[in-house]
Amino acid sequence: MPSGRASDRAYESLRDEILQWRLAPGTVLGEVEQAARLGVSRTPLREALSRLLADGLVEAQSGRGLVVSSADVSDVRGLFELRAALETAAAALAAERREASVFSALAAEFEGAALLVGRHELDAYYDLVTRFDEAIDASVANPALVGALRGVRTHLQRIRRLAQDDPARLERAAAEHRLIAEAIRDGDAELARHATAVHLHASLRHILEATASDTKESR
Amino acid sequence: MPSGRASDRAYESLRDEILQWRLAPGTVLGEVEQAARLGVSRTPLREALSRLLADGLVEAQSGRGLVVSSADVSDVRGLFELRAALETAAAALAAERREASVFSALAAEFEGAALLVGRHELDAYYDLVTRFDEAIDASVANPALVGALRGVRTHLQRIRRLAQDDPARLERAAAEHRLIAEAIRDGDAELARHATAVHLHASLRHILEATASDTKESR
DNA sequence: ACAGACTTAAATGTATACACTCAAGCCCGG
DNA sequence: CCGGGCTTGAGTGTATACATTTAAGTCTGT
Repeated sequence: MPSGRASDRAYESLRDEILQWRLAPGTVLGEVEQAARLGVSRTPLREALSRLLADGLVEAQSGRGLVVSSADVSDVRGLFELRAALETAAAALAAERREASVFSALAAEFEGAALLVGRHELDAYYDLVTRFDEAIDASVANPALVGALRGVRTHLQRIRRLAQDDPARLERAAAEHRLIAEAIRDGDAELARHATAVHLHASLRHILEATASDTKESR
Repeated sequence: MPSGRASDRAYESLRDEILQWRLAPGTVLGEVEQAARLGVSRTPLREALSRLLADGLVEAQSGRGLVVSSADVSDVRGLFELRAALETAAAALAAERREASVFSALAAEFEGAALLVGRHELDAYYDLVTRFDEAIDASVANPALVGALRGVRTHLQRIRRLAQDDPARLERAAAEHRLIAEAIRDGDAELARHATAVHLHASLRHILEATASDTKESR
């Protein structure tokens, strides 16, 4: 019933488990152990681990042994520095490409996104954000830049667990996204760049505050 | 005589050959063929190919078979868009870190770099650029951003072959580097960002003009 | 009792044998 | 002569056996 290659199944299984925190940071991934658990032999498992290593989801631990890489607040700042560099550039480039119709429609959708959040249709909202990212990727039309963005988004998916879904924040995020979409629609590269910077600044600040209160609660 | 792991040897051999254009873009890399040629078995060779795939130096060709990825002018523009996004951010962050002494020394070295180029000590000049990049990486102190930069620099190394060593251009590049180093030394993030953008713009323009004349000559 | 070296076991690194898929070439039929 | 299906082979995907390295634990000698 699973798809073709054993190495793909192993990769996707491990990747999902890491992103969903079912495999916690620091977990040791022994080859024989994981191969037995996932029902594949060591050869395809090693290929899966290679890909995860390239993704930065696992890292070599002092010469011998692979462990799930860390994903705590200290990593978030650096990740957001990279994210800001890439996404501001991508937004500006998308604006320069002048594909107004797609982003006009997305801007209208973000205008109504507060309703989605209010009605607790969070999946629909996250889907909208995903389509927005895909529209930017398509407009940028730059494999190297889009590839770098994909890597960053992978790690962000794991961090999202740190910032619980906060409806008030999501409503503000929707407004920020709307502004970006409108700037791209209007071909205003500088505004798109700055609106993206503002959005990411607010997003990082929210995550840092949320994790700070988490620490307080768990004392 | 070579270092420990067979997979490392295979990876470094193939990587060097690709970067030096001894393996041309489009070359098919059969597993048994390359394993025999490099004197390793298929298992470590496959790991080497996995890493090259992650680096973007090889790519899957329509389902079956790996080939050396392309590296022509059409790829250069996109690569420089990514490079500009990353290096302007890195330069600005390095300036904010305010480690003046390192960049003060580098600025002085770039001041005398025209002499190196004039005396045809190009290796010494390239070494200086490498140390400059390493100083920025160390100041940025951001594994995610530095990792992305490493990937870009790998591809740039392959493209450098497209732009032949032009002493006049290198002298101007040294002056541009000097300006960046001085801006970082002075903690002027915005100037560091803009000076980097200027340098990359000039560098891209030079490559595009060089390749255009190459095309003309080879008719 | 402590330090150092040796043993041993577990985990990774490597090689090879086997299975399976896909593609190209050939043969047969219309 | 052309088209379709089958055969065959090359090459990748997987499993497993073997080699090697490293780290931990113990034992012995001082």
